[in-house]
Amino acid sequence: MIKEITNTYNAKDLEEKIGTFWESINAYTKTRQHRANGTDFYFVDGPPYTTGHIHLGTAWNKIIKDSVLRYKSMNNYCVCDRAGWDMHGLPIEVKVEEALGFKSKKDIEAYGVDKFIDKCKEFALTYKDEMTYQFKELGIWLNWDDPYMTLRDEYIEAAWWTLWRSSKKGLLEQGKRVVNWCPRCETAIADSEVEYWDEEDPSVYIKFKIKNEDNTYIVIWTTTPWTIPANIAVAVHPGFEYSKIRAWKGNNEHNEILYVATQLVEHVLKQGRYTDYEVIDRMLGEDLVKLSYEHPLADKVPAQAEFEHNIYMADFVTAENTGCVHIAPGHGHDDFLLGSEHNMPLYCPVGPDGRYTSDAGEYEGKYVKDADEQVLNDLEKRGNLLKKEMIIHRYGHCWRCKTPIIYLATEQWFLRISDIKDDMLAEINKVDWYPDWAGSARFTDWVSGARDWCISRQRYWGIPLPIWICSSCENREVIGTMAQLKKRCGIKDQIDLHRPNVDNITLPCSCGGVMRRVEDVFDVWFDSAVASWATLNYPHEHEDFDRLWPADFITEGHDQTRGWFYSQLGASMLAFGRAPYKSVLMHGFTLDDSGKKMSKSQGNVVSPGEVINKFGADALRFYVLSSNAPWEDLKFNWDEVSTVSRMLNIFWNVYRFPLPYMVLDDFNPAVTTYDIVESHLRPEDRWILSRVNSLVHTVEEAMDQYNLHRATRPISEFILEDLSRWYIQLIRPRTWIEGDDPDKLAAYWVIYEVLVKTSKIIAPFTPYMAESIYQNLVRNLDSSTTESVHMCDWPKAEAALIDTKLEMKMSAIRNIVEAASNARQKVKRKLRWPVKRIIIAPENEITIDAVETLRSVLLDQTNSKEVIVLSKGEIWDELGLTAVPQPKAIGPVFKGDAGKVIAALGDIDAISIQDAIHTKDRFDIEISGGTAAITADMVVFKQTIPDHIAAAEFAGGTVYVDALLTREIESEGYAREVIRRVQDMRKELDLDVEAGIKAIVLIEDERVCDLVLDRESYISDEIRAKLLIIGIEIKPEGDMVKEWDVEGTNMKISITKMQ
RNA sequence: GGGCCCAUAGCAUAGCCAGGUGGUGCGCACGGCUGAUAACCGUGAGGUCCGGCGUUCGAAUCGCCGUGGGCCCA
Repeated sequence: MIKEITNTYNAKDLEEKIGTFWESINAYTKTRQHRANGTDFYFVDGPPYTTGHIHLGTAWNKIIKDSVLRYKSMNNYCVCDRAGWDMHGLPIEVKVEEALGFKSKKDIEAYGVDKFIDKCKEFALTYKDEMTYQFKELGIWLNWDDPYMTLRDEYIEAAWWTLWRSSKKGLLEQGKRVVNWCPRCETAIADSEVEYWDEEDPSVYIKFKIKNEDNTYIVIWTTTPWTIPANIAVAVHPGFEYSKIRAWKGNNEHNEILYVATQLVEHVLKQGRYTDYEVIDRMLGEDLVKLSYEHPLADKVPAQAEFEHNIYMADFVTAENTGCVHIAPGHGHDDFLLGSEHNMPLYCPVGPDGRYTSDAGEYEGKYVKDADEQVLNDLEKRGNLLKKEMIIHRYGHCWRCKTPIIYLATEQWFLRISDIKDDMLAEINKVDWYPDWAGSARFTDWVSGARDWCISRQRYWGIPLPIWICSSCENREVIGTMAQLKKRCGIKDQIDLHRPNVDNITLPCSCGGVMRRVEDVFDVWFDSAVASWATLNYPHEHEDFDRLWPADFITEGHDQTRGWFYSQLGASMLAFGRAPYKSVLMHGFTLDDSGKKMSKSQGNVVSPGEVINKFGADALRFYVLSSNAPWEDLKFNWDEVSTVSRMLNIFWNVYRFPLPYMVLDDFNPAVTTYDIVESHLRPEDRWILSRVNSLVHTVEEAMDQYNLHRATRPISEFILEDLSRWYIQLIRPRTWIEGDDPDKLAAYWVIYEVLVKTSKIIAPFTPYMAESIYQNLVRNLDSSTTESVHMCDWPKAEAALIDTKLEMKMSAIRNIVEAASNARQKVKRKLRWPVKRIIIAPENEITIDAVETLRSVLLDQTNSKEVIVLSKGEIWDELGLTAVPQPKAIGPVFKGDAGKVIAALGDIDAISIQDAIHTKDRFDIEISGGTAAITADMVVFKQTIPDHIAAAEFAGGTVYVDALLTREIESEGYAREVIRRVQDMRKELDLDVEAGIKAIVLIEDERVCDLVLDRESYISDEIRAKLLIIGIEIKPEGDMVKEWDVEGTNMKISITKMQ
């Protein structure tokens, strides 16, 4: 049996109940099993980092995934959807360090790496569980019971295996490179892990003394004085012009000779407060390379006394500051490249902790950022400082601990991505990108600039690099799997692959030496990069991989262009030589309502939990899906969520509305079938059936392109416009009919069909509400039907039921009704009062057709006794015409008589004037003292409308409403006023729909009483009265008595429940 | 500084690809409806379509140059 729903829509309760229901029947697992024979659809979940809490962005991300997968599942795809967790890396290490009060790596070593790793693992697992709960609340169906986790051995194996493959291909390499270095975490960090913000730093101009030229200097500029002790060279642009100038200071007593770029001469002199100068020589940058200079701090840094210091050409030099660039190959990317090219010493006197080493001579032990001042003082004492000031500029910081980063040349491991760049670009073209430009423009652009990937990190909580090096012969070996490792080291038991355990495993080398593991761990980006095969436990298992890989679909935010989209492609190219995904939907970011980034410090963060508490998961889901295109940034707006929630509430009311009647009549679609009702379907029934089937089609087309917004918006339109505002209004009277009326049954059948179909259409997007409705309407009638709406097939758009012409006609009718309602307002006639007739002046055929097909709907909704349709272009003959005199034209012609002419025009029938002007171009009018000839320019004709008629325009013409009152109309109007008030009282007494009553109606005005008495039996029927007394001198009394003012007439009504 | 995307009423959006009177929802004001009723409907006000220049008979739409926002990079 269908159950009547008495409560209003309460998302929280409903979602809790449905959530429990899903758990109890194991709905997720059953749904996946149900599609076991469907077409494989391999989805890879981009693993969120286990931070402990989800935010709106991650919620949106998972909602998109869930909706797509539910939709695919309903379309008979066998969905593979392991949820994933990114659990290694610095963020957790830093959190654990904070919790334990650690300041540096030394604290970790002292505490014990094994215990530290245990803590990290514990944090990651706890956070994972917390986040799983939050995602489940959103109604996200992924495989939560068996998610992939980057900390698991089989996952680690996948990463190892990938490195092993890369090594086989010769794409793994070790070498010194300049990397972003966090001196607190004491590790290299990725470009993407560097956060930039404004910092105050010195901005200094420094003079380097040119060798063998007296009193001559080359001028450089820097914001990092601490790198001067490591300076090896100066770079100039080969194409720029440089000047050698003599510059004076003070009263021209003191002068010196400087080299700077010609266009920056004035700038540099101003910085150094020089008073005058003369140009000695001009030359190109390439002419400067013969010069060499003396390191200004050679006495403080002994190593510098040994190095040569020359000038080199470099294209990266810009015409800023001095046009001469300080080069420290150990402390800059460009510097390093230039240094390698010219075999400069790779001099880096700074240790991993950011302090100078003994190589730095007198600076040893000093933290580099603190050394700036000392270096500048030393330079000043030696007369090498031309200018010193402070500037504010963007500087990079470690994204985890916020320490300013430095650049250091260190020994690292690299994957030679630059070698496979072209293949990557070719693969991008084979992938379907949504939107297209995500791949063709954005991603292509990013990959074009791809650099070698530094995969090593000098940390603890990560996948250990599976590289063993022999301590005697330096032979290197990369291990690809656990089995390989066991075989090589001879251990039979299970091996824990994390640090520090794996560090203790040594391998025998063919030279007889001992191979030890390189201490580094992987860059955490490498973890998720292998997700598409690690999810399938490859290389440990092959079966799923062979069947499913590469992924059919992934979707992530646009920041992942340089993140996961990229790292996955890179790793996959190294391992398999092809892209790991076939289609990618790039989605946007969630911003606050003013378009600003949500951040804790700004205090503008909205959590998914807050939204769910207020409006429920369904509302949040539908909001984020429908609000904008997936790839655009979402400006979160509470009002809009509330609007979505209202829409869901309306749908709930639509669904609730017919239930009491259906329950009362014991309606069952298995008994009352389509065949039975078909001949009783009204045009509006066929219309809503057409609409719902068209909707299926619209949603399908949008979903094919992952246009979630174009899928959801029409659903909302359909619910509000078609169902709630129109169809329900149309069928209301039919649901009140008593007995086995075929017209009523037809309406039941149709609304039932539409509701069930709609519950399936909304299932991917608002899974809770869909399930709730489905359970009641379908499962409660027949427990042998599909157990959950999410196991149902996606509804078919039944072509036979789609009638586009009918949809257009109904749309025309709605326009007319709207216009008529407008016109009613003009004549101040309530809808409750019928009007004599409406007259339609159509402008097109569809309007005429529409009235023909849907006349009853029109009569009903306009509450009119008659509809008259004119032919196209016909002017309604009951309209009047007035000629409005135009003084501007009349005045100059008739001068003094103009007043008389205007007055006379007012007395004449406008139609005869119009006729005359039409036929003879003039109308002769009699005025005292003669005849005046009226020409076309002297009058403007206006249609006039009788007082009891109002007109309103609509898209297909004009509608006139004739509101002339007749006795019949008045009696009906008053009768309906009485009915409405009785119904109101019934409702207030909370009477059952079918409960009988006794009603007494006292009407003080005799004429009105008379009019109401005309309709006694009609009223009696409508209010289900067993006894109805209407009169002027009676005494209403009973369960409820109320006085009313009806259009100025006093009424007193009583009702009493009767068994 | 570079790449990609975005900018339309107080707010959120459609229209832009294929140029021709700018629609819709929320909010606001007024009115209506009433066995979906803590719901619903109608009407109205409200737009320098971010700015400028250009192409065109005609630009929200196409092109160029700016401004502001987002992501990414330097």
